[in-house]
Amino acid sequence: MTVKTYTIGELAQEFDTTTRAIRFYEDQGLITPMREGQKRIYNPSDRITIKLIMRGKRLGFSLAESKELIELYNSGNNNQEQHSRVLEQVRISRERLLQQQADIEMMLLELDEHEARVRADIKTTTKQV
Amino acid sequence: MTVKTYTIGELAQEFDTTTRAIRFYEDQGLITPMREGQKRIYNPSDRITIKLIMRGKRLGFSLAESKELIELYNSGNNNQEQHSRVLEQVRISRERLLQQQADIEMMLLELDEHEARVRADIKTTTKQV
DNA sequence: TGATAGCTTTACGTTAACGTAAAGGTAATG
DNA sequence: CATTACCTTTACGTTAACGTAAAGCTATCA
Repeated sequence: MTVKTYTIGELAQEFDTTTRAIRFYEDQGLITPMREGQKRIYNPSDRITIKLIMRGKRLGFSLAESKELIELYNSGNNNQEQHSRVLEQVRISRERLLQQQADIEMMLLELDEHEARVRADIKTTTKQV
Repeated sequence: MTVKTYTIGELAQEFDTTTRAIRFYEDQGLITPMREGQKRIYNPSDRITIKLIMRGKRLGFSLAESKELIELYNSGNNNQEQHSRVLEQVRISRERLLQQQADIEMMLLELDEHEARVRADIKTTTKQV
């Protein structure tokens, strides 16, 4: 069985983005789709990469940062020095994510509190009427 | 006792940013410090706002989005329509944060897996030597 | 066969979030 | 009293991440 492929329009729709954006990611060296004539053909691996890009965007990662992470995963990591560089990268990424986790939990708590205040306020104002 | 105040330089240092950035936030209507002569004087409330801005940035919020959230918290929310608008805002913000939480957990898992692979690779390569 | 849909490249435009430089005010300090 | 350390305003510059034409190729469908 041959591998599933996608057109640029399909992927743009799936990830709720534009063909322009996807071509831009190619421009920036994040994906390198095959060609069928002059049309771009994307394989499942390209699709995953776009998925990672989108997830990165939701977390405020720049394209350059997402690119680094993607290359990290795709690296056949050879020698000793490569290894420690990769491990260091992993450490840094992890720390950032943990900080974000903490930030999110704070914000969620604050949202809860604020909602409670608003709901309490609703009660009193409706009682007044 | 009088309220604690801060200079722009102090706050820039505390939040590891620049005076230029802080003035820019004022420009965008996120803070409105007092003046002592022509110098800006920041109070604890201004400081909190900057803290919220920085946290927002870590989570990929634009200044406009942070501004909305900050105004949300500072709103004396009056009538019925205001209330439902606020509650809707809270709902949307919460959903976004929950999505981010999910994204982060996925990334953390992937980082764990990748680190494990790299460490396993180190073992085999060092054994070979 | 002509129109429609979807693809292509090229290229200039746009927005956010500051950076950077210039030119000047003010308060403390040696 | 001159230098140093901060502060001020004004204003042009910069980068990321696309948006938005414009102009053209290609397959399919009525």
